[in-house]
Amino acid sequence: MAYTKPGETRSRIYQFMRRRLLDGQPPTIREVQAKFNMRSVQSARSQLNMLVQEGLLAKEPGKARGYRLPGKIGKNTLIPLLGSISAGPLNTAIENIEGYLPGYLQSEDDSIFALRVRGDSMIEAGILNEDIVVVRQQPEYSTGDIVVALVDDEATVKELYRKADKVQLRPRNREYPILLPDPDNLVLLGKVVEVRRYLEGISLEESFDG
Amino acid sequence: MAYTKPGETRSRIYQFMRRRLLDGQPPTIREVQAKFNMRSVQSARSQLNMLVQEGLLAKEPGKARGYRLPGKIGKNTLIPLLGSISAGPLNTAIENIEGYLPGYLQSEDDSIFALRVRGDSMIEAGILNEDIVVVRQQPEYSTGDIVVALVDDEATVKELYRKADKVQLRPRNREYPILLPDPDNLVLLGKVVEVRRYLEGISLEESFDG
DNA sequence: CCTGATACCATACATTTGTATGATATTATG
DNA sequence: CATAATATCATACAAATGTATGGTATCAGG
Repeated sequence: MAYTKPGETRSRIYQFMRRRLLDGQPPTIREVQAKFNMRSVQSARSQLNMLVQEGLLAKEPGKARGYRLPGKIGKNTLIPLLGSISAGPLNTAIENIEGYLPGYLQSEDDSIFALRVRGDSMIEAGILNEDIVVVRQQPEYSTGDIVVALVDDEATVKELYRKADKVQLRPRNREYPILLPDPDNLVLLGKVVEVRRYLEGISLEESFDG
Repeated sequence: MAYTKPGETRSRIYQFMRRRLLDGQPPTIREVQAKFNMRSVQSARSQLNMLVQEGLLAKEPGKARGYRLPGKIGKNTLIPLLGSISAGPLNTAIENIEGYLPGYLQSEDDSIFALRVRGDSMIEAGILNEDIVVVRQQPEYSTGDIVVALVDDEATVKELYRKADKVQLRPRNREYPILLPDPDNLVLLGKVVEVRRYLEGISLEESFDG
């Protein structure tokens, strides 16, 4: 049986791995072996090791199906889309996940979530009714940030303004008044870092509801 | 040790599985066991079996990390963000990929891409300058669709209107005129299915090759 | 032809992971 | 309370899968 040219099999194995990994189905070494008609596990394994050494693949040693795509690629994560949070604090809302959005950020990081906007108080900032905002919790907020605030147990999206010790929550719609919340009654849930609008049937990940 | 309410653990396990599977990293039963602080493999396994029985999960029996999302479920994919396409047809632009957005596609379609919007002609539809639109190529377009059109080798985002045989491209900004393109000079690149706005600096996925 | 590098093989072993059996504890409900 | 359904546990075993060792075959270049 003729051998392939140096590098040729490796390149094809890489393509195969990439497709499978992007597909969400990491193959076993033996699956690679079978795919390329090799008679020995080690033939496949050594090729895969080479790919790891070249930095084209990453792996978790010892784990089954442990090959990964290195770096950011394939590391897209899911942002939880929380349902209505108007009824209470954030912890309660987390139990009530409506779905997931594809996003960039670390999945283990709980400090990012998404909300669906109700109302048109931010229409002049290009945030319409039913839009989805991606929110990051932060320790500090600056004037001009668009934030999600909890005022009297109701969540709203507004632009934040500080003047001395006073806090303003400004809508971006001339028909709405500026809010001057009592600082004791104000909780800032996070800063809006992204706005999304789905113009077709929403391609959300549905969530389980029993 | 108190038990959880019936269905509660299962619901959380399902969300965990879904997240991991969409992320391309199918967990082992023992990983589930650890995640939910169970002392027995079987505790996790029986919950997973239930989910399979309910049709919420699929599995390949005997295989390591064999749980899957059932049916034809979309995948976490990367949408190419094309650079400026005003200079020519789409084929040229594809050579000039600016980055990738995390997205969620229903099908294997290659026909989805993203563009950055220049100008404010769609401001009343909530599409601002510098916003990113996700576009899908289609065989047919309907009145009222927001489309990306190529008129005289320049790409614009407009609302499509048909009247008899005539085609209108309407801006959503009173200061701009309605376009009445010569049908021979009009190419519809696709329909806008999603609008995104990043309010902070983002690091796009860089281009990769093999 | 010689030689190093690469591709490939055969076999054995270790670990991870799925499966099976049998039991106890808690919850929901009439 | 009585009962069924559900959740959980403990332990053992079997299969899948990663790892290791030592070898042969083919390729590429001098």
